[in-house]
Amino acid sequence: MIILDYRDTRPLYEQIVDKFQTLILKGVLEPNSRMPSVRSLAVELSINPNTIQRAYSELERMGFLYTVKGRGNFVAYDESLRKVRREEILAKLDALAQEAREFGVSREEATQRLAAAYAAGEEERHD
Amino acid sequence: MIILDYRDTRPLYEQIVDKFQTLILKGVLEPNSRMPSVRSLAVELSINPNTIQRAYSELERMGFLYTVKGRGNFVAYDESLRKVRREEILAKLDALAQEAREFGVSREEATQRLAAAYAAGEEERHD
DNA sequence: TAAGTGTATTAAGTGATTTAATACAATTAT
DNA sequence: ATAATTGTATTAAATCACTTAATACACTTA
Repeated sequence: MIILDYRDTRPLYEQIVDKFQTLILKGVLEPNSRMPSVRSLAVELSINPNTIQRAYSELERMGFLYTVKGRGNFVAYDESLRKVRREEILAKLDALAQEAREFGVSREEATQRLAAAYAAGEEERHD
Repeated sequence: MIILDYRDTRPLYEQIVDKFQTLILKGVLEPNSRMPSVRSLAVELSINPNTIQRAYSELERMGFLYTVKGRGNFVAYDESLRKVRREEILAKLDALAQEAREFGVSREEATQRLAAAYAAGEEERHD
């Protein structure tokens, strides 16, 4: 479910946080479903349980999880989290547009590229 | 000319690399102009000369600088570097468009946002 | 000749990350 | 009840990248 990249300079716990964020926001992990236990995921990834614990604490702090002692960690999906991510993406788009403009990418080219990416995305799910 | 952010989690040498990359690509530092000496910049930023040396080595490896022993480091501006950056920006735009789409941002909204960012950028330089 | 340049080396310090070994409380399964 | 599994907390050590420090050497310029 999760694969760690040891060439990545980012810490392991941060990689884990990111992966689960995406899985939760995309709905791959359903709301209120149980997360892998700290120990089992540690075994699966061949890393220390403390590192998993740290990742889970972060996720809980951010509102992606809730914990029941003795039972486990559970997905705390909230539509507001998706909105937050959405806003982050739009903010990134603003910044990127600025940069593109500074480096000589015309609005027309940027728009065309955007449309192409969207078209490619829609192609993906034609099953 | 350069300001370090000690709250930033990224290493100092990396921050320095990024700042000079931008200054060079934007033409603030002219081609073949002399870079601050390793020692003088170290004093100016109150950090160790070795850290500056590391940043400069990176910049040289990437083709932003060239070195003349005993004389100094000089800006090696090459239009191809700007093209490389341009391609990186477009690649980022592709990825971001994909993500935006996955998170329910319509193509219309993304396009509109892009246009607004461009318009804002053009406002900036009305002097 | 002296001062300023880049470069190289060796050593030490620093701090975040990760591992390790336990222990304890709560819940679930047997 | 008892054992197993869960999250959580603590303390200690190991590891690693980053940074500093102190020199030294070769080359260029004033």
